[in-house]
Amino acid sequence: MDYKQLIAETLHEQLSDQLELNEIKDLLEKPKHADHGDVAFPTFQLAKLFRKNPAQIAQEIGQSVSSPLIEEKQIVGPYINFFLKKEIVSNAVLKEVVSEKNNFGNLNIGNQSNVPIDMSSPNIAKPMSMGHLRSTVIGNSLANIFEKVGYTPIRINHLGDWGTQFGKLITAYKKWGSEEDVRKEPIKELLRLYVKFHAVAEDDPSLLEEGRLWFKELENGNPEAVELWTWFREESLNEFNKVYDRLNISFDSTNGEAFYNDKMEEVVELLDSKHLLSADQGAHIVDLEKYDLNPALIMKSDGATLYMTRDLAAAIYRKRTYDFAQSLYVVGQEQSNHFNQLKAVLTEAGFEWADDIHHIPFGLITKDGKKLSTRKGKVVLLEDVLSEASSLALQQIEEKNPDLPNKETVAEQVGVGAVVFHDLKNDRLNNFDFTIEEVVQFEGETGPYVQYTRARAMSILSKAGVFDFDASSDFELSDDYSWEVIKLLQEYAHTVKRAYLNYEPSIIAKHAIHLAQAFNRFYANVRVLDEHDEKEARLALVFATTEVLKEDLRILGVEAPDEM
RNA sequence: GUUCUGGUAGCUCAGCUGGAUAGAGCAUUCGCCUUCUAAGCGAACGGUCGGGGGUUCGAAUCCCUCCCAGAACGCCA
Repeated sequence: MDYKQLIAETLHEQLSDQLELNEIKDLLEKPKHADHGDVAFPTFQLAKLFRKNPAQIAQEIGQSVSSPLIEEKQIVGPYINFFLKKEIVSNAVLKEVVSEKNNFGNLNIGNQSNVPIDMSSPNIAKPMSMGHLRSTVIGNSLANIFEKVGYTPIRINHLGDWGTQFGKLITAYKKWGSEEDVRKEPIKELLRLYVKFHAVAEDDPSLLEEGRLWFKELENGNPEAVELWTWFREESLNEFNKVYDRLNISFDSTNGEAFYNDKMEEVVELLDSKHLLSADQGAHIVDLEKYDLNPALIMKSDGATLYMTRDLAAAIYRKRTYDFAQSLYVVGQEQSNHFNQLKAVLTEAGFEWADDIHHIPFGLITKDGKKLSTRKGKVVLLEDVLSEASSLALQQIEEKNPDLPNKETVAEQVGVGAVVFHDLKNDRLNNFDFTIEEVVQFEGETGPYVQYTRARAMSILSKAGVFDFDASSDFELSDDYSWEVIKLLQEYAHTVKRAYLNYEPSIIAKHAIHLAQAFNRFYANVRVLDEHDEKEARLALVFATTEVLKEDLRILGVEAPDEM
C-alpha cells in the first residue's frame, strides 16, 4: 500500500487546479521526527502560486482535507502534518507479510532479464585477502538484490588465471618447490614461492627474465608448463571453494582470464576493421581523447594483448551469451579509469549496449594505513579472519548461552556473519583500515545484533507455538512501539528498490539495523505472551519482524540462526 | 601536474529526490535482569556538517573556489 499516494490523492482534491497529482506526491515528505507525523506537506512551493504566506495556505488547505486513513492532522506553521490511522496501516502491512512471507518486498522491475555480475575474481596461486571479500560479498548481495526486483543474476568468478605471474611461479616452483609441499597447503606454499621469487629477484634480475621465458612457454603450450598451470589452478580453486562454502556463495561461471585467450584476436580484428586502432611507439592503441580519457592500450609493442583486450573480449562474450540487461563489474575504485576506457572503446566500436555496463566500485582496505601487497607478503588472509571471527563468536556463546545446542555451527554463522555484515553496512566507497577488533564485534550496529534480535523474536514465537497466521485475522496495533516497527516493515519494498537503484547493499544493512532497533524497543516495552486482546496482532508483528530480518540478512549473505 | 573518491560528535559512520530543533553505534559516566534470550533497553556527555563565496523562501545536501586525505593516470591486472 502506498500511503504517500493516498495522501497525495486527498490533497489533490483541494488542489486540482494548481498542481498535478505527481507534483503533490513529490512535495510530500517523510518527517525526521515522529512528532511531526507520518507524512508531511510543506506549502512553500504553493506560496508563489497563491501569493500568500505559506502558513496561511497550510491553514486553509489543512482545514478541509480529510480521509479515513488520516487519524489526525496538525498544522504547524507552513507544514501540514498527517498522522496515519495506525490500526488500519498495521493491519494491512501485517496481513501482507503474513501471507507473502519471504516474498514480501519483491518487485518485478527486471522481467527476469539477465544480469551478469563480475565478482570476487581472486588470482590463482594467491590467497584470498580482505580485498577479495569486498568484491565477493558486494557482488553476491547485489545478485540477491537484483533477483529480488525480478532480474536473473549470473554470478561470474572472473578468475585471475593467466599472466606473467605464472611464469614466475613456475620458475620458483622448479627452483625451490616440491609437489608434496604444494599438496599439503597449496595457497600458502605457492604464496611462499611467489614472495621468495620477488625477494630473490631483487638481487638477481635474471630471474625475471627466466619468469618471462616460462610464461612464453606456457602460452606456446609447452606440456610441462601447461601441466603445472592446470595443477596450480585446480589446487587454488579447491582452496577458494572452502572460503566460498563458508560464505555460502556459489558461482554460475568460473570462466577466468585464460578462457578468453582464443577470443582476443577477434577483438583486435574488429577494432582494426573499424579503423579505431592506431600505432603509437610500436603499440596499438584506441585514441579516446574525445571522451577525455587517456588512450586504451590494446596490443603491446611485442604483439601481446593486455587486460583491456581481454575485458573487451569478455564484455562481448557476455553480451552474446547472456544478452544482458545490465552487466556489472564489482571491482575496486582504483580501476575506474579502466572501466571508463572499456565503455568508451565499446561505444566507439558501435555497441550501444556499452551503456548497460556498470562498474560498481568499492573502497580500499588497508592495514596500518598501507595498501596490502601480495608480492611483499603483506596480506590479511580471509580464511584466517573468518576462523578468528568464528572462534571469538564461540567464546561469546560459552559466556552468554553455554547450553545452546550446535554451538560450533551457530558460532560459524555469527562470526562469519559479523565479518560479512561489517563489510556491507557502510557505503561501498568508504575505505577502511583493517583490525580484527573493529571487524568482529557483537554489540551495536553489527550482524550479530541483528541475528540476536531475530533469535529473541523467534524465542517468543516458539514459546507461543505459533509460526503461521491466518491473514484474515485482524492485526490492529496502535501503540508507538509497534508503530515504529510497522513503518519499517511498510517501507520495505521502497528500501529494496533504493538498494537496487544505487547498487548499494548498505541500504539493506541499514534497514536491518533500524528494524532490529525498533523491535528491541518494542521487546523491552511491550509484553507479547501475556493474555490480552492484542496478543495475536503482536505475535503477527513478531513473526513479520523475524521474516523481514531474515530476508534482509539473506540478501546480505548472512545466515540467521533461530537460537543463539 | 591532471582526473576520480572522500572530508559530519573523541572514534566508526547515517542523513532517500535541498526542507521544520543535524541522527546512530562505539568509547566514557550512570540506571534497568523474581515477567518473552542483558549479544538487550534507557539516560547523560559530545558537532563552527573541512574553510570561504554563491543560488534559494530554505543548503550537510546544488554551483564556484581554496585546503586536507586516499586512489588512478600507455606497454601489470
